[in-house]
Amino acid sequence: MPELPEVEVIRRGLAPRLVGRRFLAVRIGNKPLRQASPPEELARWLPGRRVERLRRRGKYLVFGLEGGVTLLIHLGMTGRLLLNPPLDRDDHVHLVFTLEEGLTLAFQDVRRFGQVLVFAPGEPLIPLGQVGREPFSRRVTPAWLGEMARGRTRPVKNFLLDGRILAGIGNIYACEILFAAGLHPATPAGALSVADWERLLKETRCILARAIRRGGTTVNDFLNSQGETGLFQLELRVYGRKGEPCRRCGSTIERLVQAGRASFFCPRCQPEKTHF
DNA sequence: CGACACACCTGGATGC
DNA sequence: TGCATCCAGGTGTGTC
Repeated sequence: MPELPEVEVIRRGLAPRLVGRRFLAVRIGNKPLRQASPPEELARWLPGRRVERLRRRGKYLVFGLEGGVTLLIHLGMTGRLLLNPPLDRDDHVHLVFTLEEGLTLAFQDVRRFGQVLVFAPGEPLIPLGQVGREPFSRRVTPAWLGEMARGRTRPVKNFLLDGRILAGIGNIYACEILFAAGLHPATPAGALSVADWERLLKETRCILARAIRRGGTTVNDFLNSQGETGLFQLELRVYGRKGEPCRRCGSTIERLVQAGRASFFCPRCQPEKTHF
């Protein structure tokens, strides 16, 4: 579900409510998440600590707590962070954080692919070690992307999905970015020209920024911290549109599978590069 | 290096 | 209506 824009939308919804407030308690369900700190660790490090800042790294939310404690949350495919949700019998709620002033933060995750990890002061934030550069960082340039891709035969789609290079791009936005840049998803990354990388980077930033402004993409599950859907699904050009007409040229959108993930593309707007 | 299978889970859509 | 099958926004491991 949540890619960079969705996580950023959640961050922006949570930050004004959480920053400056203390965690009071954590209630933990009995079903395990894919990766989570043991209940006693959460109970040891969270209660009584003020949230000093809330940032995002790739698809991770990073809660900087008083005293150098860090809480990392990854939403996996179906994770949600909901503020003061109607709390009665809500299914699939695995953690409920209580904060000052009656504030409640619920972690809900149907498939339980999410991660909730607490780190003591000074402890390395292991999951973040693998996270690549932020797409909006000045350190990301067309030249750097070309350098990272030099000699690579892997498809540009897989390159975009590789979170160790660029952080936060998932399957939906990878498809949309390639369409916007006019690149066939199977193009070998090493075959892109400098002009291609310039276009790709420009479209990456443009699409991610627009998706954030639209409140993210709700295909199925995504809800922001207030429980609202996004709107960017109205602007999808190729994702999920197999068999439908391209909005730009009318050709039929096609689907192929790469690295086990569906890629959607327009065969005319994104012609396969046969030689370079 | 990279393709690929498989794993972790549940639920919705589709087909018979 | 029931049941089987496929598919899904993410990440990680292991094999070849």
